Amino acid sequence: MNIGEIAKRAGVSRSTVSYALSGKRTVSEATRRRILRVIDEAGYRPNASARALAEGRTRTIALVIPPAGRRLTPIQLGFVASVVAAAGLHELDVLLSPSGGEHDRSFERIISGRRVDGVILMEVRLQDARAARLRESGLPFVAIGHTADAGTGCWVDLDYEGLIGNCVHHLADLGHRAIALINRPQEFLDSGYGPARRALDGFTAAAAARSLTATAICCPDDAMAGEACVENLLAAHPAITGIVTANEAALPGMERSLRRLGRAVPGQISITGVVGRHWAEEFHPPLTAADVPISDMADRAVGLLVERISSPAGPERHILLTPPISLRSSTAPPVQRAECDPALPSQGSHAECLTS
Amino acid sequence: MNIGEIAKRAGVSRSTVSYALSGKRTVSEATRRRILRVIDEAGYRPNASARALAEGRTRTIALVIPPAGRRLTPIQLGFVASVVAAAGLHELDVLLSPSGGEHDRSFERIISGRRVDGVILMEVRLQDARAARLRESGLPFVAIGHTADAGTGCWVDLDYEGLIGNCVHHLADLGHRAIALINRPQEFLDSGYGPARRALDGFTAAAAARSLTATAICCPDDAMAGEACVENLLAAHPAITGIVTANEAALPGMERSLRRLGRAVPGQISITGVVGRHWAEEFHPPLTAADVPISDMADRAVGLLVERISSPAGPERHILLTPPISLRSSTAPPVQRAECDPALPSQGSHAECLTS
DNA sequence: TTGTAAGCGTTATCAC
DNA sequence: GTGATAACGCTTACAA
Repeated sequence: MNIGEIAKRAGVSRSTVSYALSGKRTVSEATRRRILRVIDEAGYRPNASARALAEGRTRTIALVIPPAGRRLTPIQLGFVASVVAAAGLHELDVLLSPSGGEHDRSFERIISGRRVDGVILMEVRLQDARAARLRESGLPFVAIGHTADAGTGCWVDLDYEGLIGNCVHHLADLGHRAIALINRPQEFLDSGYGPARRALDGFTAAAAARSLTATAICCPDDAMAGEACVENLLAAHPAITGIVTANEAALPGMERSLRRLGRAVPGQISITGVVGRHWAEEFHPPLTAADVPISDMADRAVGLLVERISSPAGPERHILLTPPISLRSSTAPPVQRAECDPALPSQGSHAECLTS
Repeated sequence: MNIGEIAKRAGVSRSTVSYALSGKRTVSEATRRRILRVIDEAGYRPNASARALAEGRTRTIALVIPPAGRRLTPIQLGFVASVVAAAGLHELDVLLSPSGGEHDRSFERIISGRRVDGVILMEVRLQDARAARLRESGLPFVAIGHTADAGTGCWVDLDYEGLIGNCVHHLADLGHRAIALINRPQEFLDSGYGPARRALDGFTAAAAARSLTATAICCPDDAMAGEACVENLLAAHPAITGIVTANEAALPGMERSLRRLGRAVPGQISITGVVGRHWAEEFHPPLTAADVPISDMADRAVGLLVERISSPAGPERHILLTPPISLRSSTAPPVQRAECDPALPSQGSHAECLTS
């Protein structure tokens, strides 16, 4: 069933059918109705490929995600779902492209085959080959995260530097003097992953400004690693009373080790950081943290992209978000360590620690 | 840059360029080389829309996922990533369609606009409107999960009934007499979600076969709910020594409540079930469970779909997988409850429970 | 071994 | 207000 068949049945030309559907030319109410009835009866829908060829646009965008091998974090998953939802509001479909390395089949296929009108890039690195490739191709794109060259291109990002800095100040304000940062994995830092780098910078600068004793460590993106990290950290630096984390995937493990060590939160150890809201709420006790505004970021990214597609010559907009710290229950003023020695976790009940 | 321009520069006709690229007709080595060089210099790639229009196929498949509102579980996320990866191996791109309800814009747009060559349907219900719609459209599709009418359509699914049954038998073999099932949310059961239904059936049947005291409860898909469920369950049925779970998202909460209640795993409570491998490994202690073979299922689903696309008249294949239970450390023979009374969780150290 | 030309199903530009 | 008709860029008989 194609537009020609509809035209024949309705006794009009193909162009009239097309215009009756698009409204780009006035069609008499009578013929319009007739056409619509025929279309309805036949269950006709325009062929997307033909339309794309004729219009020169596909009504589709690509979402470039990290490759399947590297497990996606829940935050990333959230982005995928939110971007798809936001795109749907603009009648845009979403093509998924798992692309990490340089040699990428799917990415290249999508870009150079003109399969999409624009691209949303996730997990952008400070130096990003995909961003460079896209710039060269002239295809509109917006990044979630930004490259070292913040001035060019469209992007929406979180102000990790400021956010982590705020966390440090929050702990300092409560009276903590020795704090630690649990950052994303070491290889992220090494490979120039912006959030990891900026988290470290923000942590170091704020800690220096407040004259705090600061320890920054990297931690793989999973619970087991989080468990080990916290354990090692507290063994090596027993004076630490505050932790700020940029690693949400490590959170369940952190909770586990703290409990095993008999360190009450926030009684003996305060924890804060920047993580997805869901993780903050599932932490025990609920985590005082800067919540990553996932769907907000996705909406803005799609909005920026839609704007860019419709006017490619327009200004390149950047959106840097600094969500506030949501006060929940995981931070408090530090307490004297002597009250409950973590070196002896199994000595009788921990009641006095838990309630201190 | 289009095929005509390449033809002109190489001094041949457009068809020769096309054939040089597709190999569907022999082209002399000399002209072939010349064409390829020109293509390379110009950075030419065939336009996907034009090709789709001419060939009548889009080289794209759709992956229908639950809508954004309902948070995707990590297993579902795993499917998305794995399907995309598997599709890539077949040079297929993946269009994401978040579709749950009946009236779905994106789903309809993709199906009736012929945007894809085939569809993979996730989270199929026993009665599924999308499956019905697809059957009516004639578009090849394979479901992950199967409808009540198991005989028709292509699908790959887990044998939840058998799997949960195996878990029950495993506990019975160890000597457990009173067990419980932590199932997916109540509304899933009510709305005819196959895995929830079949899990319940398998549990009930196997428990009856072994003359066990069995309690089945539903639990929302999150940690906090898991915490409450286990707490209520053990309060209401103190005799329970074994739990089988079909709900991986509740696992972290279950772990938490068990620890708080002072019930050692597997010392006092054995836990098993069917969950994603990652969750089983992150549980504490590592969970003895039937691991959901996510990427295997995704590979098979894509394989089935590719086969169906190339020969739509072929047989409708079904794949029912029954992965084995991976023995880890969360099950053991039951122990006399009197040794460690859970009603008094804070009475001194729990050492004797933990090591029992 | 290669070229010509007829589609594929739309949209959009001209006429009337 | 409506109908021809030419793109859009590619694939693929059909000829040569």
